[in-house]
Amino acid sequence: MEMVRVSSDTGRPGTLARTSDEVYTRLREEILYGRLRPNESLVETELAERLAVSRTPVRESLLRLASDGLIVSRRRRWVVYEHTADEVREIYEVRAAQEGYAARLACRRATDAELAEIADIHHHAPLIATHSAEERVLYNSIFHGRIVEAAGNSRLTDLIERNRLFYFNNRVAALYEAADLATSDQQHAELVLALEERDELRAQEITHTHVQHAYHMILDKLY
Amino acid sequence: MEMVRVSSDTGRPGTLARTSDEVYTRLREEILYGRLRPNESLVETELAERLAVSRTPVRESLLRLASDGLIVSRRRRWVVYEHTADEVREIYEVRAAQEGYAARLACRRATDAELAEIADIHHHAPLIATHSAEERVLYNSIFHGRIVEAAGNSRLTDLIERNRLFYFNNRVAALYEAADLATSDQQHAELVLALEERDELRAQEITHTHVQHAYHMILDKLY
DNA sequence: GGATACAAGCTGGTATACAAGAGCTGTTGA
DNA sequence: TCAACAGCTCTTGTATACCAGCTTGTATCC
Repeated sequence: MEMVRVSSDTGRPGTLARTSDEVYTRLREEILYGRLRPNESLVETELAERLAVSRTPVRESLLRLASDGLIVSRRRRWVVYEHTADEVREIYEVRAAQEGYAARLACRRATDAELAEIADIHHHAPLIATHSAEERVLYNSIFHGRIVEAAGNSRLTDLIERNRLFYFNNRVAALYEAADLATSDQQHAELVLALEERDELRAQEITHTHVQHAYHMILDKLY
Repeated sequence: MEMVRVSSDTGRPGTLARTSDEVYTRLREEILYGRLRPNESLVETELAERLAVSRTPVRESLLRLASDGLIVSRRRRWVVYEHTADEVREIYEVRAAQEGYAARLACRRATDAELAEIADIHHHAPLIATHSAEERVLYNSIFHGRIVEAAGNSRLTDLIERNRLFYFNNRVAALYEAADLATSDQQHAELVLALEERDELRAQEITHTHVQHAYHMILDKLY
């Protein structure tokens, strides 16, 4: 694989296209999409050779991945981390906390236009079984993404985004059966209603329930 | 308290002592305690010389600090980041989300012994003006730390710890006047009660109010 | 005198060389 | 046959050399 360097990429003046960014992105995707399996070991020199770069950017990327919790250093080896069932619970509790609060803030701060758009997304793209899993993932992420955005807290947005980085999230969509989709869709409808009524606590609680529902689905079907 | 967990086996026998960890800890403390002021620039070669190590561990440390949000790379320079007032708001909203949810989980999972200890800490070390600021900071962090611990979610614990690492937090304690202390103490009392009654939503809401109160104190007196 | 172009030197980004520890393997001894 | 030890190898951790680009300062030209 040859890394292509772009001279002006991020738009910010003065930023350099860094090889280590590309390596990081690439390795992260390989983990997220299962190309690199849990417990598989990552050797700096091998990765460097495969990606046609030196160890330095590879090493930086591995450190970033470690700080994301995607890999871990065990006995002087880098290995792709496999989350235990208990850690999956922890992750979903964190999601419930963060996304629940984001819904609360969105109640407070969303403009009427933003609320209309969120309602629109919900009404025009319901979670039904006739949609493909990819479509549902896309729609669902847009729907929740808009709410998080409307919360007006970029730090919270970042934290929520980080939690989407775990590869088991990519396997959830395929597990939803018709009944699960109907439940989710119903919860979305209630959430839209709570947002429109600016009922902060209810929006927070609905989101909390929604996330816990997804968690139990994962727990039942993957663990 | 570790912000970026690179190695899962930190502390186990046979672990390598990395100079890069020491450099990271040292630089972080210099930022937290204000020896490195906001907007001060950090030059890799200078730091390497001052700390008597090579650029490599310094560089690793800077990347970790950047991922913590303590420094930022601007125009090909590393500078200590200065939070805007709006970012302080964001941080406190995140705290409200996380610590509120931790209180909720603590209601569900704390053993009677843990609840008794939390109540004990509250009753034996009230937040009163006769205590020094250092004592109050210590007591307060133990009180809230026990609750977070009782929540039984190590991931949430880590995230909460991260938010304590911003240096303006170190300046808050000195700002509390007698009336503020009384309010905080009253909120602690209510929180203890809610925990003992296992009233999840109330514990969450009280904590939320408590964090928001601290935020408004900072906002009024520091910004 | 001002503006522009060119050059030098800082700076971070990358590559590579060197060091050291942990694990594996093969041999040797009981 | 098994266990223990020695040595080798593989890996990460650290140091240093090299490269490219931004900044800045100066000199020259209009």
